[in-house]
Amino acid sequence: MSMQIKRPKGTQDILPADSQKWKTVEDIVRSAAEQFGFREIRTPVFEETGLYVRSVGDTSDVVTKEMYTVSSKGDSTFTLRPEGTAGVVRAMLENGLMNEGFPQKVYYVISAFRHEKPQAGRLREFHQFGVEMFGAASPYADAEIILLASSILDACGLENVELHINSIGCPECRAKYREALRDYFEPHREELCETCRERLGKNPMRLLDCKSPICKEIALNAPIITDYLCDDCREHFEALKDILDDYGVKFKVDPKIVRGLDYYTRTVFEFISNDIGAQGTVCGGGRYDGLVSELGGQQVPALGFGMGLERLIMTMESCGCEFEAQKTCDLYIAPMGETARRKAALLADAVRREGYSAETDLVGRGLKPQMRYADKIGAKYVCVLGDNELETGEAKLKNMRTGEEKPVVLTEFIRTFADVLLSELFDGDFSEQLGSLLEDLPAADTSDV
RNA sequence: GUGGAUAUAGCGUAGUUGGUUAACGCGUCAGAUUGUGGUUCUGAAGAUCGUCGGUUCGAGUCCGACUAUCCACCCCA
Repeated sequence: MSMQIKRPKGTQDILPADSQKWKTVEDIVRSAAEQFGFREIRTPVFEETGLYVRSVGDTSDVVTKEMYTVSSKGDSTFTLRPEGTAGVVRAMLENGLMNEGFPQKVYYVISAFRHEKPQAGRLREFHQFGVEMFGAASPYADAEIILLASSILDACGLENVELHINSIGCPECRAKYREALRDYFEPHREELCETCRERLGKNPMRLLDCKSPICKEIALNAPIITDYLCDDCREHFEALKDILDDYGVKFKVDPKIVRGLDYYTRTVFEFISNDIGAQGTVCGGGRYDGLVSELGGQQVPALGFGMGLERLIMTMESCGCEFEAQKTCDLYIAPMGETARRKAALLADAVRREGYSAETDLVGRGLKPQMRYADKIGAKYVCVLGDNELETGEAKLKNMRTGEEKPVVLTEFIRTFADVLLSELFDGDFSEQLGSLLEDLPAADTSDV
């Protein structure tokens, strides 16, 4: 036997036992995005390398050491997308969507790729839900994006996820702030760790979230970006905070949030979980008013976020959140003998055409193992099909939950099966359940308005 | 790129100071007299103990190297 091929480092197989979790969160994010008026966009998994160099930034770690880049037969080099925003902006521009009226609101559910050393919550192929909004400069747009993220986390059942927000200003205020930081840290140069000494020249904002105790200590009294915002940026930030208060969205202003992707301006935010290890950022995003023009479009205000799906699922697991139940089989047909098997296959097909799920034997098992199998797959009903049934034209439908059996005439099988399924749904305490369900519905609360 | 930990059936584990056929649970498959599942009982299949090398009469166990995985730094979703 030859050597087994194993999956590439940092990738994951999502097996049937877990795929339901993914379906759950994908359903949640999609329907939330659509409630907010976002529509799905799908772009290629790979793009010309230059797109990411220009958008993410040619000094960022993502671009300098984490991209999967291949050179094609021609002259271009292509890169597996390391994040979602750049491709979306490119597609919006290329297809003229920026001319179709603002705001433009799109969402996506994608794989992204970064060559990193894997650890908890960090993979080489990871999955992301993201949204982007174009053409809205108002702080209401920032608030709405954050509200969308927040309501998704709520819908997932998460409670211990903290929202941290910050404003990193426009290029002008940021330049002033960088100067202030250099002035502050320069006298401490000798005490700083090695990497921070380098950062001091290139990107002093990175010093703020250094984990080294000494640097942390020094950074404690460092100037804060929000003190250096220009009037416009400060007003924007203040307005955003007010609107979030109106929404009842709790947040912490966290001056240490400095996003690593170069394109952010003004608002940046992260939703952070403490339950899933060191990589706790479940969702991160912000405003990037300069990116569209950087990629060759008009000056268009824009903003968005990315949500890490594996991190989201991990957080849900650690909080004991519920996932959608797997749909189970409506009917299992247990044939005995070759003739019955052929009939069973046709019967299962007919049942499926009516919209129910049906299975029958495919591996030639005896009756008892088939019953076991039917139980294992959670079949709601079983119909045994043997010589007797074929002769008399009559079979029994067994309810696997109650063990109760009801006769079916084979020529009227589908009609009877549908009747039985429906009657189970509607008899007993069903009407009671419906009543209490209606009572539980909260009356819409519009008292604030 | 830098650290630390781990590696025994499909999964989860046990394996005493090195000593014969590597154990258990879950799962899988099959049986417990007539054509009916869940519980129970019985049985079966399934592991060259991550790989290579070393020490030894003898290595799952000790040593070394390599590889993989996990965790952390860094960075980010």
